Amino acid sequence: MAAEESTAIRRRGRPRKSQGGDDADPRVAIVAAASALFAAQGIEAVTMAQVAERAGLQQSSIYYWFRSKADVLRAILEDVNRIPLRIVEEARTSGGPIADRLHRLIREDVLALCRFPFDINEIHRLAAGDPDGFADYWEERARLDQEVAALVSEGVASGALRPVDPVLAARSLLAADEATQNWFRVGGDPDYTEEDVAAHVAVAGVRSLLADGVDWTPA
Amino acid sequence: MAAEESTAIRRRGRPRKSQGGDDADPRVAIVAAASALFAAQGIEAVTMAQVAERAGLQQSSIYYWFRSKADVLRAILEDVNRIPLRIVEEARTSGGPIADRLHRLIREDVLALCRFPFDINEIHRLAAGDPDGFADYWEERARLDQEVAALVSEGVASGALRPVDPVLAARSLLAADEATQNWFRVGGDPDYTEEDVAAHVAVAGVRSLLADGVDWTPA
DNA sequence: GTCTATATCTGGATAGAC
DNA sequence: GTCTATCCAGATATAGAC
Repeated sequence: MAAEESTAIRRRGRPRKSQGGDDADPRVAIVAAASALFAAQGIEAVTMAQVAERAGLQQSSIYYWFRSKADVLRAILEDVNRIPLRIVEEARTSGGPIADRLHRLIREDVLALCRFPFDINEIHRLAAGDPDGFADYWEERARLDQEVAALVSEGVASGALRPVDPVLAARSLLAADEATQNWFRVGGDPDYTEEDVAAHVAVAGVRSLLADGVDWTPA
Repeated sequence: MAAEESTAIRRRGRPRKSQGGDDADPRVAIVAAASALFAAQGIEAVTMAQVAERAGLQQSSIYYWFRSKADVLRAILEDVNRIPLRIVEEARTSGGPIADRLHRLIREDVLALCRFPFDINEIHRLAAGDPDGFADYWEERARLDQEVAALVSEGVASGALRPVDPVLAARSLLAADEATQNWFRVGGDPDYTEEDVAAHVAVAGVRSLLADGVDWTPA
């Protein structure tokens, strides 16, 4: 994107007025600043001026690195969007009883989402309003659904899980994970740690699908 | 709020340019218009001009009936916010096995939320940004949590439910309901009806909490 | 490369005529 | 009561100096 300095010490351009962010790659600083602010206030509520201030730049300087606010958001989503997918794929390909794999999947997904610096629901709304600009996002999300559904399907076929609709069950599980993230972020209830919540949701998720008469307790 | 016309036929004020909304109480028309638009586009994305147009008024005329956009939102929340609470209270006071009552509660809550004309998550964000203005909202929401927790608590005490933390379990259940609403609204997946979804979530919710060895199927 | 300055646009809210 | 006209604030994005 931006020009790269080979090895010279001298910086290009007018010196910064004040550096609040890391003096490193401004692109990185901008993304970091935007992440934190988006997380704290919601994406739409954050102005480019705020992002700039936190990144140690003037407002307009951001436009040297990114062409728009949506462009900044896309850069962030690129980094973090693949985490749940990676978790699911791990659960899909690993061995062992379905219930254990499902349990691990939900637990890790909730934990990952809780650490995720955004309100996923807000992202969904923004992405829904600009389907073309977020085509990658939607594609990955669809794959996430499919992977989980496949896992549930496997469990139903093996008799470990009761005969639910795999697609419906998968979406419900993922929705529950996202919902957990949301109220955990908003409420910030200090009585429960992320681990408490993740553990509860994971056990509840598995047991909600377990076949009758199957005995299971978390490994 | 606004002056009431006793029985006279004559209307006050300058005639409307064009009436798109019901000719009834403009307050009602405004609320209805705002509800529909908020639901379709998200609250923050809707402008007062849009609301006015749909209500058959000019943009500024809204300010005769409401003092601000947030005021319109509050008027809407007043009407709909009590529905889940009513459902929960019914489940609390009615008789029968806990599992059945819980099942009915979740099912009806999901159905109510799916018909709810808003993204609850967006409301939470807005309300979080203006805690004073939405004090009533938060209070009712807290009561909702407490009621469900009390129901779970009763089930745990009676041995029908496994020994979960009632508060954590209650929040998880409600979060799942809200999450369901969200993806149902956004995704609009035509493969499943509201009833399909509500039925699945309700059964899953109950089974996720059922004590070991307890046999239960939906009534 | 980053700055200052500013164009442009949008949306909430007000003033006063009718 | 509703209108027209307008103010005002805040935000994105651009132009051009340094």
